[in-house]
Amino acid sequence: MRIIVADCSAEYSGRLNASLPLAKRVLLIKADNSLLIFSELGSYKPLNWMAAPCTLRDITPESADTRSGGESAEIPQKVIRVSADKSNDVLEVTLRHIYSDESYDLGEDPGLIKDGVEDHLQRYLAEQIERIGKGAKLVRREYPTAIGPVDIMAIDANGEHVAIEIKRNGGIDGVEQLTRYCKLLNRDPLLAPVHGIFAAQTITPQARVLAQDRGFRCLILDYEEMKGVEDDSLRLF
Amino acid sequence: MRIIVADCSAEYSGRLNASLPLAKRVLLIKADNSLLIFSELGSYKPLNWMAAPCTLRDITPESADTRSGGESAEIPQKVIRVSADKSNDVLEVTLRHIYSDESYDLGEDPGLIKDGVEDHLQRYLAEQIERIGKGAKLVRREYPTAIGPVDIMAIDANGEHVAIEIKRNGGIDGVEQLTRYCKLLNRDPLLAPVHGIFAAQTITPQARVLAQDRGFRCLILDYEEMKGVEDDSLRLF
DNA sequence: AGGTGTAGTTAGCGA
DNA sequence: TCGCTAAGTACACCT
Repeated sequence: MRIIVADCSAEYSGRLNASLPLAKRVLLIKADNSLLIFSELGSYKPLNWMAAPCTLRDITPESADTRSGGESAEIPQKVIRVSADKSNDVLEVTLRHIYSDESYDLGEDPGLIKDGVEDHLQRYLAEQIERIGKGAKLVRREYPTAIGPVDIMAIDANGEHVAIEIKRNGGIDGVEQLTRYCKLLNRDPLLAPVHGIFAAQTITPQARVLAQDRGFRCLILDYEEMKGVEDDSLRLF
Repeated sequence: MRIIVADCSAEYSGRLNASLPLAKRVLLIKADNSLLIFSELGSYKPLNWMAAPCTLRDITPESADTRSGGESAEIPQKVIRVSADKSNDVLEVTLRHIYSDESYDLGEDPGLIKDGVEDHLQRYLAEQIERIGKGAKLVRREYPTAIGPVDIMAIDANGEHVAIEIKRNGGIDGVEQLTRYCKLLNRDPLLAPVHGIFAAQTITPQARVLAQDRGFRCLILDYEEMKGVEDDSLRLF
């Protein structure tokens, strides 16, 4: 990892064109030659970047100021061109004054260990399936269909099938997804009628209207509460 | 901007729980206290982070090794806790050996100047609306509806309305979007019948089948060609 | 390798 | 602010 702090400008050309005026910024160059340009602005997304795989070249012109103390604002001290290997994306960075330029060998990284969310919601609801109604029985999680797995398939107290689509934040697209599943499932005479339930921690008003218009029930999932029930059941052992 | 290179481990707790085992990494702490942790892995997304607004505290325990040459692998040299101000998200970073810790005042950043993409496709198609058929007339771009703006509304040679959904890469979601718009628009007797056109630089086979099944026409947009027509028309002046 | 769905998405625009 | 939509999205998963 190479870390450079410098006054720089940059030009990106590829799926769009973007330019970055001269300012003091931080550049990270990773071991795979990918390059990130950060300022104090924004969240984790860099102002500009080049993703690997890419090739990095120093294309500093001969007229550049290469004296050790070179601090001219007009003559670039260094020009770096990073080209994507599999497309014609190019990022060109012109460095003026360089405040710091250091390299570190970070070595391999063991990577992030995640403890998922939608997956947990699904697991909890499967274990607490009566949240969709008394007498409900779980058929299975990730119930397979030709167009992808339904999050949860269950049978209600009347013995009729219920397809459940689970989202953290329920939006219109989730309702569309549930619609596709129910439409397909209802073509199977062994399953029909298949009811739909749209379950999420939050549901946008638009999605709620759409869901009800499609004849689906909406169910708000309280993650903490479901987790609490889980913890309680563990406490019994 | 504070730049730290150190052996560190981290724990994130919030919408999910994620842990980062001990390894040598780069930490960026921005002026707004937001913190990013990078390794050589991945694209521009940090392994772990905390977004602003947040509060950063040094919670190094008293037993910590604060000797200048402290390099113990077991006793933390420093522990940083960053808490989100508007949620209960917490990121705790434990630093063992610190290789470098420097701060720079980057000052204000003028920000990125973009030259858009879908926006351009939309502008070009609006100006070259006969690409959807001879005699077509533009009604307007970003035609407003209750469920969001239709990219382009036009009238064909027969005087009938045409709603156009534009994508760079046309997938199933784009077809669903167009479906929602057409369904809504066709309820308006002043507009009906409203035809749909799914226009994109590339269209996935699945999306093409779905679009045709819904009665929509697919139109492949050649960005370079459309841009060329534009340049030609400019050349006349 | 391409398609699909999720993301601790982030970013931008309009009501 | 909320809500929707795009993103040079990134990333995981599955066919």
